[in-house]
Amino acid sequence: MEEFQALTMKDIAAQLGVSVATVSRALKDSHNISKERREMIQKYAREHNYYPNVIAEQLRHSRKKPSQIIGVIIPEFVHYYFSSILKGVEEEASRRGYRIMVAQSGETYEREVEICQSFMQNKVCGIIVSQAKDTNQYGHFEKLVENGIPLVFYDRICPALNASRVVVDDYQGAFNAVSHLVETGCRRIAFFGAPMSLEISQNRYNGYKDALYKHGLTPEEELTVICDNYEDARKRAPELLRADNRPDAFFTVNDDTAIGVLYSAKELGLRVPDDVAVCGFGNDTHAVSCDPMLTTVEQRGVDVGREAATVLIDTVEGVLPIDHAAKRVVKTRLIVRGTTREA
Amino acid sequence: MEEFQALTMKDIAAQLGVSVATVSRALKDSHNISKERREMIQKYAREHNYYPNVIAEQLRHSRKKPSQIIGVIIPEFVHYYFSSILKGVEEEASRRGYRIMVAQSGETYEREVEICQSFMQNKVCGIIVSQAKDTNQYGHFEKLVENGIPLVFYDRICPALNASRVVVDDYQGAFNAVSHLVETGCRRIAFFGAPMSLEISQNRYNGYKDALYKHGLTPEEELTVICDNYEDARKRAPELLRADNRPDAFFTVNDDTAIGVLYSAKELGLRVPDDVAVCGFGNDTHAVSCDPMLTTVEQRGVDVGREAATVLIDTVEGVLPIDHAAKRVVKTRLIVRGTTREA
DNA sequence: AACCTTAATGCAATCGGTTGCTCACAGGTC
DNA sequence: GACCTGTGAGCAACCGATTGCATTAAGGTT
Repeated sequence: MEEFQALTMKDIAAQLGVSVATVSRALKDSHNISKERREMIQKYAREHNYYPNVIAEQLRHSRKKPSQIIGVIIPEFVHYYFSSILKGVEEEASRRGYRIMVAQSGETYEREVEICQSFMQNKVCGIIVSQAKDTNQYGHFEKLVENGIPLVFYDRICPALNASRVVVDDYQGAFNAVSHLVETGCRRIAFFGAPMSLEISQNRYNGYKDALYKHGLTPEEELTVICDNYEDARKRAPELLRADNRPDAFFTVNDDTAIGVLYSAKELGLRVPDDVAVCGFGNDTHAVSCDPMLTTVEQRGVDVGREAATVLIDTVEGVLPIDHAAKRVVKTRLIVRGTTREA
Repeated sequence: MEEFQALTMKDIAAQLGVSVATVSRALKDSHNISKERREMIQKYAREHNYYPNVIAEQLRHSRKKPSQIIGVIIPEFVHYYFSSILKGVEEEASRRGYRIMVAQSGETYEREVEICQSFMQNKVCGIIVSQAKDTNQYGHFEKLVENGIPLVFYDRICPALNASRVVVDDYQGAFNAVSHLVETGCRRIAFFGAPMSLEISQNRYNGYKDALYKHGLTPEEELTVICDNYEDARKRAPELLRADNRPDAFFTVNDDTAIGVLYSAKELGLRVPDDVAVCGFGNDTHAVSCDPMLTTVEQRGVDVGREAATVLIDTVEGVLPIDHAAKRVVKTRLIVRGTTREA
């Protein structure tokens, strides 16, 4: 390997017989430098395609201004919602001249701590994170804040910390979805949710209940089930559907679960949506590949990501004060397809 | 904002009344430093949680050794295959102490060039890339190579460049899939593929043809169609299926297309797989959410990503010579589900 | 001709960490 | 007591770019 070395200001200075300082100023178009020299240096740089060493710039500025690299922690890349968020973050970051460094926590606390540490060492200007499921200590996050690294939570926020957060409108999304079910004739609506320890579960459950109340219905305990994935849905849904007073609709915490319910119903010979309606949450790509296509709440991951990046960059650049914990809510939208009835 | 400044070696040196050089050596456990001092310095560093400034380290070493940051260019994050690849890259990179910087080209040449430039400025140690669909000039890639930055292509490789590449075994995957169709009784098998300009299309088409020949069948021109997405499949499949001598099976370039075929067939009242069998390529999450679930070729994105990271890091670390263009092939696997017949 | 501006440039320190070289001193040898 | 050896530590240069300050020379003023 022929040791290649990038062109530096020193090289240009030596070639043109000027000082490094002059080169630096000329490239910054400083008026201290005479027009001829400026142009000559710029021309040389252009022709030999000089580009500045970001690392050196960053070191030089390390005491006064942050880097332009955002750290992003994602529980799991292969997941429609999370990859949408990443897309949104990347687009907004790129647009504003930032780069992103990403890592997967794989839902474990240890990895999350390591990643925070590593991001800090790599001098990211801030971190966008959805915490791992099993995280219940927050020292690693607090350390970041102490070190002046702004944090923005998305999806799974850290309630113990007064940090910025971007979430979707879970309450309203659930409320609208359940209202739609009631308004299209459903009366016994089951709720398949995630554990109530998560804030999003609480919010969606409240939206569900309030929608029922508003339409003069009452939530029934046996219709509220902790069930948040496909496999569990294939077990729990049939139990409910075989009962004499089976539910006539299901509202589920995500699309996978909804699809589990859908296929369970079909297997039992029930017609969807006439006998049983189903509504999911997320609007994953799955939602259009099942038969019939799924009615669901669009979660707008891209917007969540974009908003998270906006909040973070605004904080880094001082547009938002660092101690101001911004709370942004991204609106959801009900997408009606084939698993719910006509109005 | 109270200006926070991370603890540096200089601070430690000042506190303990030794020189910075001594601190540096003590933290590296150099035997030039007496045991007592070494331990005292290490203890202080630990207790005040000192961590080294990667930026400074990198600058210092810039002439002799590369950074530990890998640049990854992905056409589009929200895509099952690509996010799987990203997962694989991240896992392997993390395991070997590297971080990744990612960017989306959004399938445009201009973005791709900008990203390469930006990654170069950010001193990534190498780049893993699947080129954008409309890229047909390679100056930006060549410049990277000239600058000593190793390149590894995945999925859409750049045939004009003699760079390392990791691909899946498209030929064998197609061959196995089509063989399965024939062996379960299909005789007129349609091929829905991407434009033949892409290497993967060629390879899969060859696998398709050879599987037919091997079983004494001949490919028919009217059964070979350029069709590589859901919408097009909803248009082209019905045309074929309404004909008198309709195909009794479809092999498609990806799962979306397969699902388009599947639902077209169901809409026409045909039974899948008895009247028409369908086999996709990819094993996306969609493949298990359609009804019936899709028989498809597993593309193992995670393995592709992991392999790409391995090749890149081995090149960076000198395990592989920089001018050795590694060509790795990741095996595919046929996953038989409900859209093909029993043997 | 002495003095003052002003423009154009360079010097040198800095960011944080690394490392070759030098230096001081302790201990051992003859 | 003179000389050698080895250990432990510090000095200073370096990585590439930036920037406050000093320096130089040219031109203008009286």
